[in-house]
Order: sequence, then C-alpha cells, then structure tokens
Amino acid sequence: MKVTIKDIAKAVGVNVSTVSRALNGKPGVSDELRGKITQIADQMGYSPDMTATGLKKGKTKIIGVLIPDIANPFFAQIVRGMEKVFRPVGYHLLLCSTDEDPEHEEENLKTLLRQRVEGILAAPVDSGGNKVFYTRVLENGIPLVFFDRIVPDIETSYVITDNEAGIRELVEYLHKNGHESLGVITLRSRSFTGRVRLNGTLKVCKELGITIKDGWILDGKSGQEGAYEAARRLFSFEERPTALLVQNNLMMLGVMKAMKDLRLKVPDDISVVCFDDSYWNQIFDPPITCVAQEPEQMGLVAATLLLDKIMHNGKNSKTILKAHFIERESVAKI
Amino acid sequence: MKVTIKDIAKAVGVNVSTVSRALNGKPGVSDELRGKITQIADQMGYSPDMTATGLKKGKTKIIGVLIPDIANPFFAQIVRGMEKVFRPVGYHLLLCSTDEDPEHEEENLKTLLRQRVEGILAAPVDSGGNKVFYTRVLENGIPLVFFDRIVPDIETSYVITDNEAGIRELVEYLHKNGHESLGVITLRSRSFTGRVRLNGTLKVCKELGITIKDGWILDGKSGQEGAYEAARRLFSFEERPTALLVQNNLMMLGVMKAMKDLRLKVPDDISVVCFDDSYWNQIFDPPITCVAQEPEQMGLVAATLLLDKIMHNGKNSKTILKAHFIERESVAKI
DNA sequence: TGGGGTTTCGCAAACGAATGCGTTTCACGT
DNA sequence: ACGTGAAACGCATTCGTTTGCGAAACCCCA
Repeated sequence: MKVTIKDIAKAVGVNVSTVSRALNGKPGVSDELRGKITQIADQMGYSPDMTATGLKKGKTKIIGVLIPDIANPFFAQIVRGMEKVFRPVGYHLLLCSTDEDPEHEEENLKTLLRQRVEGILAAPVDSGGNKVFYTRVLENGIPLVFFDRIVPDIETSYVITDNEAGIRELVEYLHKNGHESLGVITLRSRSFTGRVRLNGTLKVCKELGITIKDGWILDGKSGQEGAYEAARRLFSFEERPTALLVQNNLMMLGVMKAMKDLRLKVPDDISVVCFDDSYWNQIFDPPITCVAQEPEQMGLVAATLLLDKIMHNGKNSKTILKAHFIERESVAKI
Repeated sequence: MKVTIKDIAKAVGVNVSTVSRALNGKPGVSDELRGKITQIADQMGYSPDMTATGLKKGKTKIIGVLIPDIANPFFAQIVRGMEKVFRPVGYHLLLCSTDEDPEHEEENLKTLLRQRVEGILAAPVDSGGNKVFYTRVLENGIPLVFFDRIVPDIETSYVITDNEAGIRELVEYLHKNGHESLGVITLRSRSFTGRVRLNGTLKVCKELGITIKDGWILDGKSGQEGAYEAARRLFSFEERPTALLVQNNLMMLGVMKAMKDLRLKVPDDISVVCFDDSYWNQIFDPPITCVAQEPEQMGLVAATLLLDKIMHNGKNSKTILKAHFIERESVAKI
C-alpha cells in the first residue's frame, strides 16, 4: 500500500541508503542513478514518512501554536502572519486553542511536547498559572516565543503591543476633546492584558484629572455578550460618563449592539473609543476612533523570532509593538 | 537531555518493555511495579515521543486541515468547530492555508501526506484542478472530508450549505418587497461557490422576472477591496438596480465602505442583502438582511464525519446544511 | 602497468516505542 | 513435595529513515 524507501530500492535494484542519499540531494551518488531513482520514486508515488524522518533527525517541521480562540479575528490574523513566515521554509502549524482555560493550556503543552514540535508560539492563558509547564518546555530545549501576552518570570522571547501607550493615546485624546468623565468596559479581571489596560487607564485618568465613578468600571468579560450586558448596565445609571473606553474588539460589538437596542447615538449620547481595530470599526456609523494593534505583524514578528531561535539558535529578544492611534468620528468635542 | 523509555527502564531497573506496558495501562505488570514506574516516569519528566509511537503504530493523532484563509472569520469559526470535536479525543489540527492558490494546495496536500496525518479536512481551492492529488490522498487510504466546497468526481464525504436555497430566499424576499431589478457583487468567477451562487441568482431572477442589466454583475473578487471597487463602479452608473445582492461576508464590508464614502444610505438609496452573517451584519446601520450559514456547525459536522471514518471506518456521507434567512432592515418595501 | 586518489555505493547500526513470544516467578491445590 | 496455571517480565524484532564506515570501482598520470 504505502510505498517506502525500501520498495524503491528494490525496484531500482540498489540499497536503501543510496535511495535516501539520492532523494535528499546528498553527494555520493552519480547523477545518472540519482535521476533514475527520483524518477521511479515519484512514479511510484513515494512520499517520505515524516514520522520516521522525525524520529531519526529529531526534526518534525512542526510548530506548535497556542492561542485562546481561533474564532477571534485578532488571533486568526496573528496566525495568518505566522503562516506567512513558516510556510516558505517548510514548517507547518499545529493549532491548539486554550479557551483561556489553564487545564486546556497544560494539556495542550503536553501534547505539543509529545509531538516533538520544533518550537512553540504561545499566547499564554491569562491567569498565568502555568509557569511550571512553560519552564518544562524550555528545559526540554524547545524554543518558545510568547505573543500578545507573557508569563512573568519566564525568560524567553516575546512580542507584545505597548498597551499602556495605546491606552494613553486614547485617554489623552478624550481629555483633549474636553471629556472629564469616563466609563470603562474591561476585559476579564484576571487577565494579563486586562490588568495592564485597566491599570493604564486608571493611571492616565488620575494624571489628567478624569473622574471614573464607582460603577463606571464594568466587567465586559472579554466578549461580545459580556460587553452587551455591561453596556446596558452602564446606560441604566442616571449619571453617566461622557465617554466610554472599550478595552477590546469583540466587546465593541456588544457595546454597539446595546446602544442600538437602546437607541443611543454615538457620539451625541456618549463618546466611544476602543482598543483594537477589527473589520467593523471603520464601517460603523459613526466609525470608531481607536488604537489599532497589528495582529498580522505581531504574528510575523513572533514567527521570525522563533525561526531565528530554531535555525540560528538566536538569543532572546523582546519586541514591543506600537499601537497606532486612528482618529475617526466617535468622539464629541465638548 | 530528553528522557526516553530506556532511561526510565534503567532507573527502575526493569526492561523497557515493562515500562511501556506499565505506562500504557496494558496487563502484565504488577500494580506495585506499575505505580513505581509511573511515579519515576513523571518525576523524570518523561513524555512519550510521538514520532516514535507514530512510526510504530501508524497513528499520529494529527488531522490535516486545508482552508483558504484562516483570517476569514467564516473559516476561523469552522476550525473552531472542528477543534471542539477533535480535542476531546486527543487529536490535533495541522493547519494549512491555501490562499486559493492551487500550487499551495498541492504543496500542502503533499506535506500532509508526508506528515502521515490520520485524516484530512479540506475546503478545496475553488478552481478545482487538483483532482489528482485528492485521489492520491484517497489511494493512500487517508480519510478525507470536504467542507464548504467539493471537488467534482471525488467520491468522499462532504458537508456544504445549500447555496441555491439560500440565494433563493434572498431573491424571493427582495421580489416579495417589490424589487424588480438587481445588482450582484460576485465571488471570484472561477470559484465553485461563486458559480453556484451566481447561477442560482440568475436562475431565480429569471423565474421571478427580475432584471439584471449588463454591468450590474460585478466581480467583487471575494474580498473587501474587490467589493469596494465593484460597488463604487456600480454606483457610478446612471441607471442603478433597486437592490444589491452581495455574495459573501467580507465583500459586505467593502460595499458598506463604498456606500459610506459615497454617502449613500441603505435602504433609501439602495436595498442590500448578503450571503453569510458575520459579526458585523447585525451592527451595521441599518442591520443587514441576510442568509446565515453556520460555520461552527459545519466544522463540527465535517469533523464528526471524519472521526467516524477514522475510528469506525464510516461510510461516505453527504450533508447539506440549511442557510437561515434573517430578516433585518436593509431592504426597502417598494 | 601500477600506484594514489576520488567517486559511488552497500552494509549495518542507530532513533524511540510497541509487541509477540518465550521465559521466569509465584501461589495454590493435591 | 510436586505439578499446574496464570501472572509478570525480558528479549528481540519491527516501523522507515539517516548516516558513518568500509569496500569496490573508477580515473588520472607517471
């Protein structure tokens, strides 16, 4: 059924080692014989068994990718960037979704180790508890690059965006336009990114004297539904901030939905800004002012860093991407 | 560095075969010894080498997934559905993007064969030329399931949505609301889905007596930019249809962008309906009437079909998913 | 024609885990 | 004390491929 190197050897009448050398372009086999072998090989439909090759060479040509959720366009675009780097060099991506569940994360890391991936690209689960397993990855000598988030105390390459700076731009922009009160729809509170963005928000608001009343910080749970609920709650208060900061792309959808349901208009009833710029931000009515991360770029950089580690044993390198401020029409001048 | 079954054997003082049996829960090992072995094994940080196991058993626990573009939310959600099926049974997904390029497709299929994946889930490239390689996949005894699209003449399981029925619902709805002229932003003309949806559109229009003038069928090239250009071209004509049918989700973005730039209002200036329902359709102003596919469901079904083939040697099975009509507010009554 | 050097190729040993089969151990029944 | 059967374990082989080493064949030039 499956044609192996041995079958070819038999067919051509040479030894398997010769076939191997011929097919791998190694010296020590005459051009004539090499031609004959390659010809017969693909005539027989031979395709090398990577499980055998991997066993022998210790190279599987597989990269493990750990992400929270592939259905989130942000991460999907990151993965796309990674593919652009790895496909040309013959590597492929083994995809693992964690769903922000540390158990899934642990389980996935284990299988990645088992599969003998040549490297791991990971956006660690936000609670950040799996330090043990990431160190085990490094102990096993498997190159590791974090993206979007990091695990404190794990010494390896990473690429993240400058969340504080992004937040700062948003808040300062609001302040410049006369806003002195702010509501926030936050990510899940335990999350790394969530903490960073929230702390950044609070810090800048304090600096600028922007007031955030109790109850104006609402847990959007990182997703569309959570943000919808949070936004409805916020809009039910009698006293509202003049501006709203939504901390990621998916939650922006929930907020818009809530406003639509409540027939609230941006920016007349409230101004809105948002972290991330997914497909929809520029199409909304009005288009949403935001800071844009560059997910594809992030994937590209992370992949390049990892590839460098794999091929040239590259040193650790920490990249911090800038978030680009995009002014649109969702903020009122006061 | 890497601890193997042999190291454990040495450490415990038994034979490798005993370790193997103990770790795999096979009979022939005393409970006492088994306990000792497992304990020492994970104390030494042992993790089985799947390249070796795979070679021996011919099972890699890897599924190959072939998709056009992971950054398209439609496909990302499909993949998510697949994961839900495969993760619980210990399989993982090897992701390959084709970018609708037959060469990439061919290349990817080859690597999937090399990697000895246990099954392949594929949304074939639309031009549909790679019949040869898919038959080779089947010849090698690798279970194959198509989703979203099929390759004619390849006899295997698939799951697609009923494009004709979906199109029919959209067009009939327009007709019911008094529309008698229609513009179409089409997918790339060579694509399977593109042909099916366009032919369906033409057929139903003919039935209902809806006129589509020359030039009202515009190639949106399946993507946002292409649709933007196409829409602008359409709106530059002096004579316009009263309604516009956009043939997929991404193109809807381009169309909306074009309308925003031209300050055209839906549905006052033109009515719009669309195939697919991504995140944004319900948030637009006005929300877009459409037929929704269920990508996650599609992934789920495809994965289940494949798993059945892998585990129980299941027979071929063809599933056709219904597209659900969702009435919103983007169509004017005339 | 012969010696030295270079190709060209075959042989066999790995790689890590799984397993059929053969061997040992041990407990129990007589 | 001996025999019996089952349970526990070891040995050696297997998977498909790569690779170091050695043997043979070839070439060039004296």
